[in-house]
Amino acid sequence: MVEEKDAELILETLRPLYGEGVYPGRSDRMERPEWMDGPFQVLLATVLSQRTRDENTRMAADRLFSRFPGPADLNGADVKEIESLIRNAGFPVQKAKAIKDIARIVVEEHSGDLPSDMDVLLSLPMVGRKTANCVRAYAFGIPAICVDTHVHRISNLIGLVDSKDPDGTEDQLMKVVPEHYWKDINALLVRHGQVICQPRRPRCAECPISNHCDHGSLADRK
DNA sequence: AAAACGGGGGC
DNA sequence: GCCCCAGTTTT
Repeated sequence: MVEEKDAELILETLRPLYGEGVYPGRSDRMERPEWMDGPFQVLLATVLSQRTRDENTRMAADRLFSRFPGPADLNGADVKEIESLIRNAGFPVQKAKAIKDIARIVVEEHSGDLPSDMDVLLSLPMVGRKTANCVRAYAFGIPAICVDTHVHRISNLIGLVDSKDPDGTEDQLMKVVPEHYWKDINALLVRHGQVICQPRRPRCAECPISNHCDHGSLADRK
């Protein structure tokens, strides 16, 4: 197991490459949209981002919030119209239904304001640990680590953690990574996973942290 | 543990 | 055409 200093060194090596503020639906190469102004909108954009490339997430969220800006608007919306607005995102049927249900719950049970409680977030449709932690970290400023497939794979590859499941990876990361980095680690490792440490073909020759890594030998590990 | 959901992009 | 993708839910 690595020491805290190693985790800090790795993250500071990646930061200048990928920058900060790379969140679901909000690539650092794009302007921050006006609609991205609250926890509710961050939650829906994060749901839209599931198994969907960032550009498509952004387009879907842009259309959705232009037509239905808030929870009350979506609560009264036609599911089929929501579905057509987000059609270029993955799982549009499933997500359209979930979005309308989330809007109804927020309006009817939480006075139109999305709570930050983990239990409440996890009870919403299509909201698992990754999505809930994104909302807590990005929208509420609560220290949390979002573990998706990139974070899980790369954290194990470079020996930050040793876990077969994302929950274990999250627990171990919280122990080995200083809290100051929790909000950034997801964006940095996701970006690294997209650009350099790709699941199928890792560009180890171009990787600035290959000295911390088993190189390609564990590249297919899940 | 594995399948299903699903349109879009890369090759 | 085929494979993969900023996961979650259901079998």
